Formats: sequence, C-alpha cells, structure tokens
Amino acid sequence: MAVLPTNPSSLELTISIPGFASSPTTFLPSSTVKKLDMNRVAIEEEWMEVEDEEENSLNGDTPRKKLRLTKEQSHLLEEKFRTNHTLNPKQKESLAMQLKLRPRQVEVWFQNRRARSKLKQTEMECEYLKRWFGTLTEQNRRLQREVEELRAMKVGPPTVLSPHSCDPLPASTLSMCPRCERVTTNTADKFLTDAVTLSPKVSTPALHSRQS
DNA sequence: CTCCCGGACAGATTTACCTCA
DNA sequence: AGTGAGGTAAATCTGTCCGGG
Repeated sequence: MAVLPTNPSSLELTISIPGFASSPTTFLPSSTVKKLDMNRVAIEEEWMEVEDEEENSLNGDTPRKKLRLTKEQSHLLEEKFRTNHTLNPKQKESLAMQLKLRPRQVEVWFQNRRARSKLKQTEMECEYLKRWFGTLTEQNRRLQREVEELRAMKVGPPTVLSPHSCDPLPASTLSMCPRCERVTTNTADKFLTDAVTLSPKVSTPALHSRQS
C-alpha cells in the first residue's frame, strides 16, 4: 500500500484510503491507513498498489475507511454540478483527473448529489403543499361560516335576487332564472348550496416550475 | 423480433466519521 | 477526557432502463 507522509498544510482534511466500487469492502490495517493525504496517493501507480493491497486483504476484518473530500474538491464538484447534473464518460474522466480522484468516485459523488438535490426539492414541495393546505382549510372554514350566516338570514320568507337584474325573485316558487335558465331548484336553500359548491377556483400551484 | 450483455442511473441502505450535549 | 446520539456524506447494493451485438 502507498503510505505517504501527510502534509497538514496542504489539506484541511486528511483522509484514509477509500473503498473501491469494484470491491465491496476495503480492508487495510487501521494503523497504516489513518490520516493519509488523499491528494498524495492518487497517482496511478499508487492506486494500483492500493488495489493490489485491497485484493489481498479482502478476507481480512479491517473495516473499510472512508474518503473525505477536501474543500477544494467539493467546491469544484459543486461548480460542475451547477452547470451539469450528469457527466459523460469523458467529462467524468477529466474531472477525476483534475480532482485526483478515481472516475468512480466522481460518479458516486454525482449520484449522491442528484439524490440530495431531489430530496431537498421534495422537502420544499412538501412544505409548500402544507402551506397551501392550510390556506385552503382556512378558506373552507370562512365559506362554511358564510353559509351558516346566509342560512340564518333566510329564516323569514326568503327573498332571492336575480344575479343579473338584482330584481327580487319569489324564492319559494322560483324554478329557473329567467336570464340564464340554469337554476333548476325552486328553493333558496339549494341556491345557497350551489353558491358554496361553485366557490371561487383556486389555481393549483405550478410546483415544477418553481425550481430556480 | 427476441435474447443477452454491459453501462448508466435511481433509490435504498450501510457505514465511517463528525459534532454536540 | 470520554461517551452516546444523531447527522452527514461516501460507498455499496439492487433493480430498471436502454442501446448495441
């Protein structure tokens, strides 16, 4: 395995040898892998050595170690992600080279990043829908109150006004509005019920167009 | 057209590491 | 200083889709 002297001044984070995608577990002696500088072990021959070592130690019981990206690496990955959420093989290769990482690590990072941004988006939508639900609930309450008030008002002989001329219509005998010919009931009660049913339309928010 | 294979990806899960009480 | 809980992110696993032979 390639164990190189650490250089604390070049990195904020020091890392251990990461696992490889092709091998589910990385088994390296913990005494030797601790605090390895990722940026110093990434050249090809060294990775080959690491892979050999891994191959040889697959049956060991040393727990795999996890890579921690440096701030610089994360920053560059984020920058690339901002312009492109997926990479073609060429881009992946060149970015990996630039970051001194393996292409597989770049690929994994992008996969996880996509998952994180989708999760974030879903959470935002969830919050938005919660607020919308609250608004609708409140609106519904208001309309119910209004219905109750209108019901209370109709206790005496009801007078229903034509929606067009505002002329009083005899509600008890009304069967149809003379103008629009749509009211089929002859009771003010039904008229009021319809008014509630036909409450103002609430436009559905365009959830997917809110992403910026 | 169907089958098979390999690569890319999403989603779920595991796990190492970090922070904080 | 030590420790356990919880969070984060890298890595892995599994299943699906799709293009090419």
